[in-house]
Amino acid sequence: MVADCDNDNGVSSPNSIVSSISGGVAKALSSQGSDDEDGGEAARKKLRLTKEQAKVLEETFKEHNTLNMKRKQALAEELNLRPRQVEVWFQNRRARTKLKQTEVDCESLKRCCENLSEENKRLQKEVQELRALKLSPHLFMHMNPPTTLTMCPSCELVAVSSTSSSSTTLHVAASNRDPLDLSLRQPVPAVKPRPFEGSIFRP
DNA sequence: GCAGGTGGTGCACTTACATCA
DNA sequence: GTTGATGTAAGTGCACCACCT
Repeated sequence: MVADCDNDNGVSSPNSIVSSISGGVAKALSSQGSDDEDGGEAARKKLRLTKEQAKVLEETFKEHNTLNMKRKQALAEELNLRPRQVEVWFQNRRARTKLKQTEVDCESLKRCCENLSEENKRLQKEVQELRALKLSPHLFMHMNPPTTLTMCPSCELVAVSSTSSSSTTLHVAASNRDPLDLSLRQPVPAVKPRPFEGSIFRP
């Protein structure tokens, strides 16, 4: 964690490590992939950013999560880092943001799935009960109508079937149907898939 | 206007290291 | 002191875009 890396141990000093291993990391940073000149002993050392550096980077990131040349240069100078380090920090920060958002989305989808499963169970149970009642007409005559909410699939109006005389707001077309004949019902329009744009829950 | 080369940038994936329990 | 888990700085490769010739 960045927050944990204090500069007390001196490890995070922006130039201490990098300058001491200038033949290794610094070279790799300035010219990627050309580490064949250092004899291969260039152990990659990690520079931990100080709290202050991380704070400034974080604030800048909040303003704008990408960098242009000018901003990168300015930040690098301000924080006593190399522009490449600022660039890498922003890349990793964007990756972390995306990962976090993906986790949030995943949790939301999980909850949504659970809710739908519950609803499905409930509806299946209701169908079973209605089927049973239909098979016993003498019971059917004395039953109270279901008190559950019913939604018209075509217009999504919700009716509360609270009285035995009428199912108040249900449409005639719907009421003439066998309520158990699911084949007559309009299919729920499929949700059109769209390209992933970071978060599907984002406004 | 079009094709090909080049440099810059972002992203996904990975590695290496620091830190902590 | 050792070890495994975790966080993160940095490396690598690819795709895309803008610009130039």
